[in-house]
Amino acid sequence: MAASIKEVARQAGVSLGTVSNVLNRPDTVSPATRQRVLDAIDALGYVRNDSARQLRAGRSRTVAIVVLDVSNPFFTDVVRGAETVVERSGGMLIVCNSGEDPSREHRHLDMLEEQRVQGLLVTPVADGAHPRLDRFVQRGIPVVLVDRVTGHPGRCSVSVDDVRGGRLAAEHLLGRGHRHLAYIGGPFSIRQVAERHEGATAALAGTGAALTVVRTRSLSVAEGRRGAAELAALPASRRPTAIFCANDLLALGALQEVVSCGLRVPEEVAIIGYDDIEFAAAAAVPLSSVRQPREQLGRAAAELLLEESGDVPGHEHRHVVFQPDLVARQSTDHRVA
Amino acid sequence: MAASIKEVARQAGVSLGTVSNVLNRPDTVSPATRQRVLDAIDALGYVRNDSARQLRAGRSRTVAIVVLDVSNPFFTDVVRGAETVVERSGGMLIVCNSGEDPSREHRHLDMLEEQRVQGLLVTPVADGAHPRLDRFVQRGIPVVLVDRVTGHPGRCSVSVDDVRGGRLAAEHLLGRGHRHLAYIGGPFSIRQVAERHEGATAALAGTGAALTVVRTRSLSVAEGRRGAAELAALPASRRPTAIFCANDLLALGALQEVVSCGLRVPEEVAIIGYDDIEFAAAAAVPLSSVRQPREQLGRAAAELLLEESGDVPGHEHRHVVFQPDLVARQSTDHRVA
DNA sequence: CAGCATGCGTGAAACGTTTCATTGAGTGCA
DNA sequence: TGCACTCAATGAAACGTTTCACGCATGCTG
Repeated sequence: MAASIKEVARQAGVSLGTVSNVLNRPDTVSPATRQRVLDAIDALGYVRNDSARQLRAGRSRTVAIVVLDVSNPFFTDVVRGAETVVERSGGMLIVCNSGEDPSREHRHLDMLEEQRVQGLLVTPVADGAHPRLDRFVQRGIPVVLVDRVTGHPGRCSVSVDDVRGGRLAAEHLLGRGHRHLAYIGGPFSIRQVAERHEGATAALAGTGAALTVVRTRSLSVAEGRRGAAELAALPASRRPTAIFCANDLLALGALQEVVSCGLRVPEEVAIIGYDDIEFAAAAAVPLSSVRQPREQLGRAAAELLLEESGDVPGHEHRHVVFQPDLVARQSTDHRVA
Repeated sequence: MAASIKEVARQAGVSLGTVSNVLNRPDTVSPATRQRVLDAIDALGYVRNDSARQLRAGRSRTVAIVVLDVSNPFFTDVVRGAETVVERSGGMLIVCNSGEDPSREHRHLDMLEEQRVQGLLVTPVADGAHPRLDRFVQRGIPVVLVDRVTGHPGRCSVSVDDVRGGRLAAEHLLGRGHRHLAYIGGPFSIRQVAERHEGATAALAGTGAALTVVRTRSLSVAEGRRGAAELAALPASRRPTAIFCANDLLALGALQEVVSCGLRVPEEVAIIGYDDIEFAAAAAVPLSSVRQPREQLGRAAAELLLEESGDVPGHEHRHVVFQPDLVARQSTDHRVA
């Protein structure tokens, strides 16, 4: 059914090696023979068998990316960025979804190792995966961490500076004259939640402004609503005038709750989120946010990977840290006295 | 660097075939030898080479899905559904993104054909891809169309009945007492846009109710805003009291515009979208919508594929059509007199 | 015209599996 | 004791490429 190089050779009346030459080094074959071979390929509908190719070559042209959640816009953008780079280099990107489940991550890594992928972009579910990743590196398969920085010397990483992002958000609010801020976020075991909070705290240091922290159980719209309800229930004198949410989902929930409590945004309460998801701009009151260069993150990760996997001799493992941007919209567009 | 079966055999002092038996038919090997082999595998850090395996077997255990847009929630959910099924069967799902670009789609198909994937789930960019897909089928690689129905007899397909969805939405509005509806959507060259409209028209037939159609250039929030602005500008007597949008992005835009024009939702204008994206429920006014069983779509597609690729003798190509559900929320929660 | 480079094409080896016919050793039975 | 069997393990062949050392003409140089 599937024609092989051998049948092409027979059909064209040449040797097997010649067909291979036509495929891989066409200029070493005389035009006449080349044409004969190409015709045979066409006639038989021959398609290269990549397994055989890889087996012979010892490595493949596919790069894998293992993400925590395929349906999270953060990762889909990272994937898109990585994709562009990998495809430009003639390779292919395999997307795997760990769904934050360590055992699924483990299974994926097993399969990818069996496939002898050219390289691996990964956001590990937990630090427990690192010994596993070391095996890839020992095998000569480069690994680039995405959105994770670790002291691991053996790999490159790309990430965004979340402390900086938290500071940006808080400074933006301070600049609008706010003296009492709130931070809605949680659980603090999530690095991003903790670091964004840390950045905000740093921005406040020495300004005399206050920060009320409302902890949430997750980063969802519903929890944002709940958190904001707590704040809205406070008497006006003790109520923060600005809310910084650990992500946009929380912020959208907070926005909805605040508005439905009859408070005006941004006049009575300013709100800023984080991530700049597509709907931030489309909210009832367009939402200010902190934008991460997501696609760029993916591109950078893939570039580091290709650089490392190409036999550039002096590859130094690098840790690329991107800086987030503040996107000011209507939800914080008000100066307090 | 990468240990092969041969070295494992040497280390364990057995033949090459025995190692293979330990891996594939452990019960045919005596416990003592088996243990010796497993120890050797551990000691050498041996990992199967999937290329060699596939080459020998003639086929792989990977299924590919080619989607129009990885960052579209519709497809991410479909992917998740397909993933569960494929992984449960011990396989792996490769996600490829055509980005609605026929040439990228073509390149992906080429690579997947070279990889001899076990099967293909695909939402073709254009009908032009069909001859290309036929080649897969001829090769014995089953193809299942996702969210596309065609008269093509050679493949299975899964899709959602968009005409039905359009009818559901319109009937819902009629049931609330509306007599003048609007449909915002476009371009009509997109099948879904046309079919949802068709369903709405069908629902209105014979009721005497009117339908104003506002065509948009795309299915974005901005276009939704623009479309709604057109309607809001009409004098109250000629203005529709309910808007059905071809998707939720349009609906969210419309909602925002309508509210900012000072009209109350749902009292003065009801709005319903389509797709039930995550943010529909989180909008300023929670948005009614039509939900498609997206994950189920992916699961069904993968199941059809596996069924066809397993050598079940009497496989009949099937076209599974799912029915959408109406999700009523606040944006349509008002009866007109 | 001898000698040699050049261009084109050949054929065999190797990549790492799986499979299968075969061998060899042990076991129970007549 | 000898025979038929079973159970383990073996070794070679095959999957489809790529690569590489090698022939064989042909034409050029001196």
